[in-house]
Amino acid sequence: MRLTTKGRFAVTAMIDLALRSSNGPVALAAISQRQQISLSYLEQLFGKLRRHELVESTRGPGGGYSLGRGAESITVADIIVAVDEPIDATGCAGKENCMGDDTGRCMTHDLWASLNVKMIEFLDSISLKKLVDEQLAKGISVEEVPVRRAISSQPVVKPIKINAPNSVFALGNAFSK
Amino acid sequence: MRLTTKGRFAVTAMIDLALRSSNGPVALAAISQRQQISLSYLEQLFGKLRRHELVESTRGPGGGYSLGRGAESITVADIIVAVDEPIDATGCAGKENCMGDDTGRCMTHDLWASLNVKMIEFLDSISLKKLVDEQLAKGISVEEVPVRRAISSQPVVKPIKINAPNSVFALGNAFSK
DNA sequence: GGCATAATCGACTAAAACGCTCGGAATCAA
DNA sequence: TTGATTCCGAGCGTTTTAGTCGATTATGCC
Repeated sequence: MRLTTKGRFAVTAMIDLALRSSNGPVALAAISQRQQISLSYLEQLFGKLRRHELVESTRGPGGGYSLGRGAESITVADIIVAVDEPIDATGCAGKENCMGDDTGRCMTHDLWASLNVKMIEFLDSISLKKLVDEQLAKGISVEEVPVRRAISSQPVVKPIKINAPNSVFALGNAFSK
Repeated sequence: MRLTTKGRFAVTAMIDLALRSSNGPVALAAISQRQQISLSYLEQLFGKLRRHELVESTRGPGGGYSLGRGAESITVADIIVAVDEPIDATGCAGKENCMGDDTGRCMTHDLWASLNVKMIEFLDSISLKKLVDEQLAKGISVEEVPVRRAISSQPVVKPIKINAPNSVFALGNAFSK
């Protein structure tokens, strides 16, 4: 998988999208503002998400993105794989005799494989719907501005990019001690 | 967490170490040959693992590394955190009003948080012992060369580095379709 | 003591990935 | 037509990866 901030951005954006995709497409510019992700970067991510059919696009005014299928059938693994373009991780690509070693062939593959499968299954067991429901349960107000067109008078606050040195584990010491 | 190949290398090396730490320290050079990881890179990784007290070192001939504590009390999360030096991932560092937005404060933090916690708990629930036991159950022969000193006559086969474009998800399409 | 073994440390580096920016094009509602 | 919006590719500065290299220190063994 390679769980980096790229995947984090994608998952976060997808949750945001799912939270308010009930009435029509959601523009990337809106997600960009809410989640503080650069619009151009979002475009790239959603390009991949679209090619993997996780989202559908509607061009033109009032357009945006909507979910490609039900939120219950989109998993976190789907999203991360879509943006990370994963490829072979074994180095031996399934071949049996990838080492001239004598102690055991292709342990590099085998040792990691079982944990890898565990993580895949785990992330594949978490649907977008589950994450969305948790947010709704937290009492997040989705703030349904009626579909009216924007007045376009707000001077588009320049996003103050903080560029946090991100990591997936936010709360490192919450479990290490 | 940032689940990258760095973490994969560390976990793989730790499994390798745990598999044969029953009789004395294990030299990095041995792990390097078996797992096809460059010795110098292993040195860096084990430096961090040692500072996090996940391993102990023994210098001099016959030396090497041994587990810092029982394999049952070392988790995958421990290892990954050790080598990845995780820091704050939220961008708002726990502050409440990290956005001047009106639609909802710090959603960037909140949306990701629940999934983040899930992953932490998951990876913290997998102990090194569990992974080692799975390998042993697979019938891996650990090939116990008696602790005899090496004859030092083998010309140290230069490791043919393949440098696979790694990813944590090895089997991408195993679940995406 | 001298030697070989190993960890330890620091500086450096090429290549890749990350997280953008920018410019332009295509599409479509109003 | 105008403006909103997706789409696309080129480029770019920074960080991370994964590694090399050299030197040092500690230690078991002959």
